[in-house]
Amino acid sequence: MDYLAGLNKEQRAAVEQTEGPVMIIAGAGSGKTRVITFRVAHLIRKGVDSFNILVLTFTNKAAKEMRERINSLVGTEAKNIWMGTFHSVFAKILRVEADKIGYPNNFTIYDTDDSKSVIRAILKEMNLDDKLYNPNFVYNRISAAKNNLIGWQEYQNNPQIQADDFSSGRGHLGKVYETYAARCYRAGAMDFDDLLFKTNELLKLHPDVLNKYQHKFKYLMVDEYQDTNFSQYLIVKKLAAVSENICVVGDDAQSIYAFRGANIQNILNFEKDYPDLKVFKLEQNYRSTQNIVNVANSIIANNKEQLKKNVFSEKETGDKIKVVRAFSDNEEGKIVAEDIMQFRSTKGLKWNDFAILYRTNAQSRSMEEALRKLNIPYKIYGGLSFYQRKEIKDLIAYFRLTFNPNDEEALKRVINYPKRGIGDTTVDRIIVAADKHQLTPFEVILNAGQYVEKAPASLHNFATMIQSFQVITKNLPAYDAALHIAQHSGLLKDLYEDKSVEGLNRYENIQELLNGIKEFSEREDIEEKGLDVFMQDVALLTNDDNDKNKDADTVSLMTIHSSKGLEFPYVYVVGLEENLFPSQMSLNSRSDLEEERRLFYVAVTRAEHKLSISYATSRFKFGTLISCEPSRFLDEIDPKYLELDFTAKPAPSVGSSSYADERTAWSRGNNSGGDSFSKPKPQPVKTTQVLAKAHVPSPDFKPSDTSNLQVGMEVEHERFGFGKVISLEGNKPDIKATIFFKEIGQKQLLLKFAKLHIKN
DNA sequence: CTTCCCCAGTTTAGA
DNA sequence: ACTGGGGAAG
Repeated sequence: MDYLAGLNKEQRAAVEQTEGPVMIIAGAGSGKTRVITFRVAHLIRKGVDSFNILVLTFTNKAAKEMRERINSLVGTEAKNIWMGTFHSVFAKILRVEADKIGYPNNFTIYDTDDSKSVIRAILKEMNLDDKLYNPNFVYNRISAAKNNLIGWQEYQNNPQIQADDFSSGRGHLGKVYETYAARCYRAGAMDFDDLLFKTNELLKLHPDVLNKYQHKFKYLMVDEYQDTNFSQYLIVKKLAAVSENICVVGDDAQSIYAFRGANIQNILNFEKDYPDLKVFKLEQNYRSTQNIVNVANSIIANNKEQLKKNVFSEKETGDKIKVVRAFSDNEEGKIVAEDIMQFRSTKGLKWNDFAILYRTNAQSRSMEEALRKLNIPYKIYGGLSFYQRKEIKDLIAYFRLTFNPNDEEALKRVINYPKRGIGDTTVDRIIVAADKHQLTPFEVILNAGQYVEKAPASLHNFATMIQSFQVITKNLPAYDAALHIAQHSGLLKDLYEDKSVEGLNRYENIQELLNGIKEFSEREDIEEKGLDVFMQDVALLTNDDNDKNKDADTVSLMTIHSSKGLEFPYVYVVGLEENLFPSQMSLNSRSDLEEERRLFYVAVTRAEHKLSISYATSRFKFGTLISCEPSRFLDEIDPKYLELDFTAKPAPSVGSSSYADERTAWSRGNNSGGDSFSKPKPQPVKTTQVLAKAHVPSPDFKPSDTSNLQVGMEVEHERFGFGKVISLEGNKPDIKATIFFKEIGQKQLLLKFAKLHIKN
């Protein structure tokens, strides 16, 4: 068993404890993934049939990574393991068993947009005020109910819930929930929460099915167990009830998803479910320097609710953690960008070695701008995924409708796109008629003349078109069918005719989707290659399933949430300000604030080598400038690990006469000294530096290509104004120009960074 | 039925 | 600042 030699004592013990209930508390950077993958490999080497192993994760990415790593340990046996996200695994099971709970096996999966659209329609029909019944709110309420296995009947019969709803003036929520469930059912659709909710229903109502899977999955492992909700918890518990070979892995200190239903008690109380539980704690951090680990520990120590553990590092002490104050969000970006620039060149690093982490997506803007100014390549993670783009959803909606004509959301999406003269009123009439005659909307459309007055002829054409697609998909392989639909629906043409930049982009995206389908139909590990097979889990695919240049050398920008599980040598955590981090929304309860603190813990523990934290004393929010105070979290860190950098000066701005004015305008608090962040120390103003008077660039200013810049040329710089090239020196990418600017005098600029407009 | 403009909302995010 | 939805006008 020498392949286990690379593990430390605790890791190894956790790997070798293959039988019975096991909980692994894995501190940040403690080699968690390694332990899971080795444990699975160990099971297989011990002779456990790989078909009997189930590994559940939260993201496709985690599942994919693990499968690859297990593959490299045990080879092709890894293919037989059931490994995937909760949603994909149970969707797969439901595809087999759906008929037992009254759903078609080719049920559609509604994504969040679909669900909200259904809710919006219901609220409108019921004439409910969409301020009080905000669709987002209603969606979350229903989602929370499902995650706690409260069906609409229980919802309506639960006195506590009813009292809550009535007292907030939302007495109709139960009815909305009921209608929503009925609407999804009629459409043959399950939303994301249903994939778990209905699995619970299936296992509860059909003991034979439960029994089948209990015996199939003799060994269960759950990654990120602290993120499970009640629904997931119960599925796992039921499946494990016979074998009791259940191993959960997690870190309560990294539980940051309560807002989407995760229940941290699942991990805190795991012991109560399994009295003979074996607990392993992985406490040695292999990722970060001691200073970073110590800072992280001093942050998390402020939380009351946690499992005891002592995370430590045996790596070098490392630099102290730099805390930087900036005077604006833009300056914060500039400081970070310049820091990255400098470290990269002095230490010979790659852009890949750096990450900028923030609390909210909106903060990416100032970072982006600063990086762009220095020509630093970057990539923003998160945001809209490929499959959420409108054009992609449109084409997929055609596919959905083809396979499930009852899919109402798909129908509404494409019935008049591209435009074919079927407007809202017609659609409304169809829905009304469908309700009245107990038919699905598509059935109404098929016989429109019979049910709908003033039915446009185009309805008939539309129905015929969808029916022709149904024939096509039966006879053609996935790619050919998809292409046919894209063309004959008119969608491809519609996008092709839009010659705007965005239009071009949309067209390319469709091509990309089609290429993806082509790749799918050429894969050798899949036998059935129809479009219907491709469609089965397309709703469960995400961003990184479709990322081609992930190996590019770029600085990474992402929210702290999406950084979980990742690591970078140099990490910048920005925006440590009250009401931003911790978020204003989290200030009402201790548990929310503690989650926010865990989030900070996650951010800090991403760093391997060097960590910088920053905050700004003012920033733009919703288009207006607001002033900010340093985050309370900064005060919670033991200052002996910190190195404060308050040298940043307010950026010069038009109309301000002195620093003194700006200080009072930009920064709050007095200057009485001390180390408190809310009272920045006064900084002597450096008088040696000549400050450029702000230059207002010409209205049509845009940087020129400077590769052919010659001595004597007249140029304009965005900030330095007009000037003349005095001399050029250096070789290709590093050409340095000396330019005399009228307003501020001589300056040396690197052409690859400077933005110059050459005057004719 | 289509188009255009105004208004409201705006933490984080996975499937 | 930005987006998406809804309502009013064409």
